[in-house]
Amino acid sequence: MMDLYETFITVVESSSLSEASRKLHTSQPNVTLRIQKLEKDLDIVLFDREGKKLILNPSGSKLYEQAKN
Amino acid sequence: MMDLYETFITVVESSSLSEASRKLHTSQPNVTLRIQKLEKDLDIVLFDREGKKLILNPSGSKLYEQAKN
DNA sequence: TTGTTTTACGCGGTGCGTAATGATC
DNA sequence: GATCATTACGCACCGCGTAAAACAA
Repeated sequence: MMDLYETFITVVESSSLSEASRKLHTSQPNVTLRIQKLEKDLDIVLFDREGKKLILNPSGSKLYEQAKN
Repeated sequence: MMDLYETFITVVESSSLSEASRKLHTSQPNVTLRIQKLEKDLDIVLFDREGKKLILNPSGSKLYEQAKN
């Protein structure tokens, strides 16, 4: 499968899932599913959903610091 | 998928696919399929089939030397 | 209405076990 | 016949894309 961490990093560094999906050359739904899968695999919520915005929460921020290296 | 190299090493170190399948806690057909897949992935024949015996050939031997570490 | 995220659905690929077949002893 | 390897078959799982739905601006 496509690497979930790469997807996560790309999402964090994008302004939307749409933009991330373009960078990752995949569909928007897939990005949603990958993030959901990552959260489920780790059993950690990484983003808070506020409206249509995904806001990285402290857990997500911590993971991002680790994952980007 | 189960690691193909682990399967390969186990087969090499066993006297038969049956024995290997027992060590690997899987079925005989699966071991056959994994070896076939490894050979196909690498595009290298690893064993010569003589009767019901699988005999490691030079290519297989070389791979085994690399893989066992 | 437009742009976004999410869910629903179906498809193709993959690895598995069981069963059947083939082949050797 | 017994024992082994291989092939056939069906099943479950997974990741995908498209389509539909849900939701916010």
